[in-house]
Amino acid sequence: MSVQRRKIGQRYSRQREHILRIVQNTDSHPTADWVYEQARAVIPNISLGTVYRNLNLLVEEGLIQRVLLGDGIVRYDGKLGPHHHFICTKTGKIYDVEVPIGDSLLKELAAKTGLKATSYKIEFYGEKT
Amino acid sequence: MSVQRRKIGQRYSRQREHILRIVQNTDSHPTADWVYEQARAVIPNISLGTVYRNLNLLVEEGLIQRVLLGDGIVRYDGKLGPHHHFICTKTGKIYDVEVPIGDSLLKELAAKTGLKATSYKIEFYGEKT
DNA sequence: TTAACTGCAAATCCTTTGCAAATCA
DNA sequence: TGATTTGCAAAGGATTTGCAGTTAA
Repeated sequence: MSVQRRKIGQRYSRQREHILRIVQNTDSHPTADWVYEQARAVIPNISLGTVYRNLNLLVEEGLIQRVLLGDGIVRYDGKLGPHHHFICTKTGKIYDVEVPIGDSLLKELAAKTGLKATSYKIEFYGEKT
Repeated sequence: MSVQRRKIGQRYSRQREHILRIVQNTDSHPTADWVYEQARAVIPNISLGTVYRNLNLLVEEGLIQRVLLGDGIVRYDGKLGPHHHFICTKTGKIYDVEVPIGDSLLKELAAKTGLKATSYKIEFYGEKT
């Protein structure tokens, strides 16, 4: 991660740096294992444990997001900030929906159920054309 | 499961019957392990493997639903048909949102992104009052 | 120098599976 | 009877953890 964002007591390791870059430079919503394979291309003897440790660390710091969709597979996303996902039912590919969906949804929920939500996540399913 | 819904070649075992009842008679969105503990109260020597096998079978038959929310824990839901979930940020409890949310959401998505979704799932987060 | 970090391997957690015995129809 | 289902225990896959050695600051 960039030096200025580092937490106190945290070091700047080559491994962590590459793992962050890998997640930031793809929009494929990779799994830990995919990140591991990519990292090995640069640091051949990096271990899977290190990849997991760093992915967790980067999530805790808020530099990447952990994404869990309907298939139960843990993925990581370099896109920060709240956003939704569109899953292509043909290819399985996941697309970020970064355009905000109006807050009318929260009003609709409150009106129909009385539940007062403050945030929400949506998974859209369809065929990407 | 009820006899008339049974698939050909499928039997009506005491274990499956109880597992279905347990999931249908709670709105707590139980995990496999919780179902196992409940089932043991009635059938003390039931095995966890049997619980998993039957939960999977009941999902395949469409008699219950598998639910995966943001925490990655696999849960089961006796409520059928498409519905959304509200997760209380204070208690962690999951509530079904069975009231349909309008399809304007799909139109909004298409208008803003060009993506044509045919369905969607929403997780609402907030404090249940 | 020394606390943070690594690679490795073992451990853990959740779920699935193989098999012989039991059971439902 | 005979195919399905079970309990048990072992296997699997994903992730975490303990530890001794390495490294960044």
